[in-house]
Amino acid sequence: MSKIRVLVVDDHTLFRQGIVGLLESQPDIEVVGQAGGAKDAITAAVELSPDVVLMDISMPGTTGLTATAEIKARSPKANVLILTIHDREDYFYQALRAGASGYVLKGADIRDLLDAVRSANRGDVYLYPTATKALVADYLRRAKAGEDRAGYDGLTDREREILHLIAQGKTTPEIAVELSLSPHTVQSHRDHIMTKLDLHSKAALIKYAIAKGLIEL
Amino acid sequence: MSKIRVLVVDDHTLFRQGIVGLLESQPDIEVVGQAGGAKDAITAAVELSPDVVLMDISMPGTTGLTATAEIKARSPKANVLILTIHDREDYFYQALRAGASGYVLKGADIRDLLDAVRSANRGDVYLYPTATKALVADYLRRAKAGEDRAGYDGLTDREREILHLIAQGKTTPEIAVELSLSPHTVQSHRDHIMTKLDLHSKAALIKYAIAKGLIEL
DNA sequence: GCCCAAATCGGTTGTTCGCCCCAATCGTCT
DNA sequence: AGACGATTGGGGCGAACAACCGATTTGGGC
Repeated sequence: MSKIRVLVVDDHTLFRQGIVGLLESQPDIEVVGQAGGAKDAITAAVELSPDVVLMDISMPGTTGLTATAEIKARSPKANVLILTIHDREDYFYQALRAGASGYVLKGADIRDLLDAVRSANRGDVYLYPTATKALVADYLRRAKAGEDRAGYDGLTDREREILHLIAQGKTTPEIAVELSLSPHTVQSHRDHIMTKLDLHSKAALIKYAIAKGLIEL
Repeated sequence: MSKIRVLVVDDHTLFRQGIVGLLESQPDIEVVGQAGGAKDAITAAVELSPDVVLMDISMPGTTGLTATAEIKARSPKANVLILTIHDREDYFYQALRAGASGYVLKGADIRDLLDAVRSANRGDVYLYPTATKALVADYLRRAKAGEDRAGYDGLTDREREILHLIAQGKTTPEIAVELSLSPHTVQSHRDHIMTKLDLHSKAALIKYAIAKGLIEL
């Protein structure tokens, strides 16, 4: 069983060396490189192809987030673990989007850090509790937003059909051709729809349709 | 420091008693009740007001998920931890939506279960690795869909401003009044917008604006 | 100084919208 | 049998839209 090859990136030399010492004391972990800046980190990651990159987020010049994105682009099999003092949601989300495999606070216990390194090596994602809560809350917020589907406020089948076509951007005569109807009939349906929904413009109809999930972007 | 009051719900008596034994052996955890069915679980949760409910997801009759939702509705301060053999994404998402504070597999280590119970008691969310990965993947999928923001395909500031107002459903003369411009000017901007975006109707403009996140529902 | 893009203002033409009016047919429910 | 809603069809009118034409002014870059 080969050791987990780790690259440690942090501009604070003392802190970095402390981390390296802690990691080296583990039988299953091997520190294969260190970097004190974002540029060094990228070249080191490409050359050494480590299993896990421990990345500080706040570094002078190029930030750890862009370095993370760069590393994931050039060396996708490297799992980047963000190690930071910032317990901030926006940083955390940025880290996820940059392709990070985890987010650990510097205030965390060493056991958590080791767990995170091993998780990252397995391809799993390690998140600290606040981040997990934020992510779940975000999911629930989005799930709730998507729940207000259905319930077309008393529209008939034909009216929903017409509304669907209107919302696609089709004009009244176009719809008339498509449904083999007189334009007057389509017009009539449209009038009914707008009366029922208390909407008074095509714009409002389209927004309504999108809000109800009738059409996609 | 008072102990963490736990209610254990599982229809498999032997397994349930095993879990109870393991929990009772912890100095900071106290099992205050057990239930072998969803109905019993709900009444027990209301009566005992435990800190944490360990809930099996697959039970005959009313499922653990509906029981979870019911408990969260009637006794919101109880943190429900789903304990199941099913490593299935859909169950996991359903559990989140039902208000669960965590999701632990029965195949997990006892240390993980204890961590989860303590996390739930703190109000944190505990997820097993697969679930975390799924949640992150879901977030990234949604984030990517929403990323096509900005990059308004070469629109000028003024044009974006006009587009924003159009997408709100305002008519050309209304916009002219609002910006103290001639209707002809607004018309001209609108023409430019439609030419640049290769869109040919108000409907298309609104859908474009929504897709780009310019306006909300 | 010249060029170009942006922003402003103006007009014309045909189409579509939004809102009224109306009526005939059909099915369901009472 | 009568009432009601859904669907279909029709006319008219003023406003807005969509597409084209033109123009001037302003500001920045080469």
